[in-house]
Amino acid sequence: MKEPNSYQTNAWRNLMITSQRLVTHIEAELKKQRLPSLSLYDALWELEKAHPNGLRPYQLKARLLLAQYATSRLVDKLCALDYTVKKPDLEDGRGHLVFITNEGRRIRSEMWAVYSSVLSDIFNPTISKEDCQTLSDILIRLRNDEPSTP
Amino acid sequence: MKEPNSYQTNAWRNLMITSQRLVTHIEAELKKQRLPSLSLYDALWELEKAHPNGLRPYQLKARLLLAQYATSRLVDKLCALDYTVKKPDLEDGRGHLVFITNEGRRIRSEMWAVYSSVLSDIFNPTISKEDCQTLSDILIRLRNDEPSTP
DNA sequence: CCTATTTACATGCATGCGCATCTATATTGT
DNA sequence: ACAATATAGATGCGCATGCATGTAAATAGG
Repeated sequence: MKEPNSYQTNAWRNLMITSQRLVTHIEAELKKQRLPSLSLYDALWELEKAHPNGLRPYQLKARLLLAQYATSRLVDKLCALDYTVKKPDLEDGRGHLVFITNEGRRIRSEMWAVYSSVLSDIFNPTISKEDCQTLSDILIRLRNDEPSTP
Repeated sequence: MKEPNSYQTNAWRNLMITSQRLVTHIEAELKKQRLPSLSLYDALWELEKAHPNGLRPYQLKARLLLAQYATSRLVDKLCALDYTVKKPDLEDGRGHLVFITNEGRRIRSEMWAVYSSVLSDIFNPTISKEDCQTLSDILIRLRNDEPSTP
């Protein structure tokens, strides 16, 4: 049986602990400022980048790596908060296009103020530019799917 | 306003994407084998390490970095599955001690077979021992709480 | 065309998690 | 010894998430 070595299990533990802690930290900070959660942020950001064309829910799903039902409910919530609007897609009667509103843009930038400031605090003191690149490099290799035995 | 640079935001994005993808992958594999989730695993592992002394729920909470209510419910579930048993703590009438059962040990080792094999697959081909150490080092610095302005 | 299949999106239901709160015991201060 | 407080743990309720399935429109195959 394949057993990971202790360097690997350590790295894995550290990955789990750090990612979880940092997410919790950021979510807590957003909540403290009465702002929506990170998942809302990500959606708003994609929709802002897609402006003024809007996005079909299935496109949003692909960009955010979400489940279909999760996307559907996320869009519901965004619309309920008036951060987005749905308009029918005239070229495909099954779907609609989702657009970010001014209010959505406003709240996203408010969230970014908090988000970016926390990120700065986390990274700046101890993590160099080179560290960031090294980290990105290893993380990308780590997720580039394990090879299937050919 | 403090703005993270693009190396930092990239590293952050990669951290989020990789950790989420890998967790999803492992959870899916466990589910495929009809095994419990990672959070159950972590608890069983702590309880196995603590054997034969057992753990108070508040100790488990500290080791797993869980919320109190989450710990309470996790122990409930473990006991319902007969992977653990609760016994009153004779030295503290408020609490009890939780012990892993033989069945709990059995299922944990079954889970480890899956878990470890997936970890091996993820790490082995491309990530060297040095990569693991580098990764751990950066991740640990990343979570060692940002300094408060003194 | 007309049927079969696929794609887009929504939703009922069960489960899980967070928040606030409750009970019970232990500890501390006077 | 007792009142005040702190700690351990459980739980009701509301929100979020996952799974399975439903509906409707588009596409493909005969």
